[in-house]
Amino acid sequence: MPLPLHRGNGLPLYQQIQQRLADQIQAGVFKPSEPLPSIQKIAAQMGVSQMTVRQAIKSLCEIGMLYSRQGKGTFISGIKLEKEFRHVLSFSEEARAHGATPHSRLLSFSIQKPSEETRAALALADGDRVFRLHRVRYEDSLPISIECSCLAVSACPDLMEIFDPDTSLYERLADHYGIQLAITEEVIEVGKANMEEARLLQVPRQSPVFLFTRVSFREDGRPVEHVKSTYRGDRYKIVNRLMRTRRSVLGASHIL
Amino acid sequence: MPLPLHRGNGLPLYQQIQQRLADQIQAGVFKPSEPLPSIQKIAAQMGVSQMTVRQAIKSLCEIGMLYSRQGKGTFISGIKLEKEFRHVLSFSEEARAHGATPHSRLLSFSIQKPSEETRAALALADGDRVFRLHRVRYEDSLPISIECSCLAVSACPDLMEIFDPDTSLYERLADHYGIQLAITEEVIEVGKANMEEARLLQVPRQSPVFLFTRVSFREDGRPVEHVKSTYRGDRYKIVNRLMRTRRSVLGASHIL
DNA sequence: TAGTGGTCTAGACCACGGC
DNA sequence: CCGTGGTCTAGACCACTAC
Repeated sequence: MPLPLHRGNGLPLYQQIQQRLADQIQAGVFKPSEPLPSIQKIAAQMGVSQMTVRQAIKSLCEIGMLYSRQGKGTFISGIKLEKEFRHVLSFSEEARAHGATPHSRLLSFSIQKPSEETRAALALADGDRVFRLHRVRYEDSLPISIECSCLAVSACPDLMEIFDPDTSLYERLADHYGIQLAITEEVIEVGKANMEEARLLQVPRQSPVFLFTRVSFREDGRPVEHVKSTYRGDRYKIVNRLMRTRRSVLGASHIL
Repeated sequence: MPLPLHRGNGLPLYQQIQQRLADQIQAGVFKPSEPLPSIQKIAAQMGVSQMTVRQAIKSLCEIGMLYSRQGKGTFISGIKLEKEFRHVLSFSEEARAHGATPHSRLLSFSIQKPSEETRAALALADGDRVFRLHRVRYEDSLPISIECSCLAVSACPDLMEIFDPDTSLYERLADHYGIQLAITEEVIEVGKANMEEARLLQVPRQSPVFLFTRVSFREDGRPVEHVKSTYRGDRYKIVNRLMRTRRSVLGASHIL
């Protein structure tokens, strides 16, 4: 019987319960495929309401640590949790997430007329201009990718003054403009490195590469950034976790 | 003021509310960045409890259709919902999802000693044997990928008798063995088509291709299938939606 | 029948934002 | 200050599973 729950201090009860259950599972108190004590028992034992325990358990189900079966119980999944889901991450965050030190070399930074693709992606009006930020990205002095970001000048007017090549662009957007990126849509294709890409990435010509096209949005759906990147294929791979889908909430008219 | 909610018939109230709100948003009753009526008002207007409305709204937030701000309200996101998240999908489901007809050509189907990689991925004991299913996958008679699936013989002993090359393998696993796949872990790399791959996929040699390595699990974490696939790069691309991460529930000892 | 998870109620209080 | 969403309670009933 471990520590009591703290009521009224910062952390909500359900998050404390969630953390405690996660700790116990990772410590091996419960084994995979074994049932957790029932919600009623956990609630009684911890002195909280059943709804509060449910909230904790639901979160742990969503990340695949538990699964519930009506009428049977809640069970421990044996899924290894080292592999996380992919999220919206800046290059800097992603590098640090696997223990490397990120930095970047600026190739160019200018204000331009957007390409038609960028204009459409950022929903720009005729005549709107964009910042175009062209960089090579490194992890521990190893070149990993070439990135070309476009952002509307109107969204971050003095970006050229405040931009620091060694700070995450996303941090600057949050700090100075209150722009929080919530969702990224990406398309991933494969290609071959052309001469310039091969030189910048220090790989042979024609080497296979990943081609990313990403558009990032604020919570309300306004597009912020349109990025096209080339990642070297010999030093970069994508790790993903996918879960079985729930039924879509979209109407039939949206199914082509 | 539309239809009333149906109490006590199949669908839970919160799902009916969720569907109704989704319909209204897609019909343009509410515009992006506009606030939804407050939870209290929706609850009063629909004659249900606040918790029930919250449950509906929470689901819509999770798919990016709404977002909530404490103290301010709940707002409509302008994110286009045609682009869905990626899930665990069979090749057949994926093909049908974008309107193509899937089928496959069997190259070989045998019982073998697993490779060391497969043995580790499926947590097999020494001496365990696997089914090895080698196929070319087509969408509308266009070859898309070469797939090599391995499944433990002990998990689906008479697979060779019941397998039908034109039915989804996943459906058979569910039908005959009650095996439901819940989670897939995948690693995506790039490569160049070798001679045999180029021939089977009808692309030039050295063409860039996607290399997928996937392991699929049941809910309880038991591995079921280990797959290595080669997808042609000129006819296949990956579309993804990523969301900003919530804080991890893992302890510090798991951060490398 | 007993025990489980799933849904739902009618409140309560808190934290936060804007006025 | 008020209105908002976020958390929490102490129950209730239902649906499902197992015995």
